[in-house]
Amino acid sequence: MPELPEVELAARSLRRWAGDRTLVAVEAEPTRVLRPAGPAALRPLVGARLGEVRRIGKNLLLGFEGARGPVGAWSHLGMTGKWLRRAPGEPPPRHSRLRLRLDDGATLHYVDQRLFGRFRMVPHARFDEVPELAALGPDPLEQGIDGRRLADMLARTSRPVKVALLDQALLPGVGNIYACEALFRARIDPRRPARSLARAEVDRLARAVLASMRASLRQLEQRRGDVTYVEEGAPNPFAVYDRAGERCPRCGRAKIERVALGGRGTFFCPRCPR
DNA sequence: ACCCGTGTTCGCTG
DNA sequence: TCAGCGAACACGGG
Repeated sequence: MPELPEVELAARSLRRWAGDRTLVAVEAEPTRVLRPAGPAALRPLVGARLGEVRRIGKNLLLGFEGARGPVGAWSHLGMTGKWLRRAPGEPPPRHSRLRLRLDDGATLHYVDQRLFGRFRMVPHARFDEVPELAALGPDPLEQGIDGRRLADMLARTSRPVKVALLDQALLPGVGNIYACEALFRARIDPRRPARSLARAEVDRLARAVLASMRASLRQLEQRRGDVTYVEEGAPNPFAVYDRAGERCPRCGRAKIERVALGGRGTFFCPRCPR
């Protein structure tokens, strides 16, 4: 479910549901989501009030005010993670791995079928001391994209540009879907070595990344959902992702192809980039 | 039965 | 030494 636009929606939902609210209880299953600690590590959250919710790429940074000062929590949704709100008395969703009980009676569930997500305490809410977070590039939506920096980083690798784009040190929040969508928009063949891109192409790609993410955000807002197309059988909203064999929506002449790059399904029009 | 999957990390290799 | 690659993680759907 989650790349940057979906995680941004999750951040907004958490603010709306829990901003300024106090946690009256915290429960968690002993899953790998909590690694390397366990459920006991969540104790400092009990009685804490949620302040700021930040997002960097696909990472949610929750800032709490606890009895003994600031406490932070880092939430990453992995492949199938999501936050859901349940009113008092409602049954818990399937695969609920972590529950935050709020002082208004509602419960926030962290739901994660495949358990690739994470929820980790960050002492004193010092997020910049978490190595995985410090390694991220600047968030493209919040900070914009520095074309020169992106060009420099792409020039340093011979991997396919599609694979290079998934490196969260470049444009954090770009995942398999938006890498495909942005390259299609920019008319760049995803198989090309990253270092072969001309500067003008890098700039086109930067604009395309922002455009495809903003387009999805608008759609997600309108459905006022925390839901993407895979769940609930919603129609595929993307131009090329998961559309192998369909006619290209731009040129109308070639069919969308699927190849594996970096072990991931990659969808593109073989004709448009030329 | 087999393959695939919106993410990340780890270990091996050349 | 290190970029690059594939496997692994865990579960469900086609």
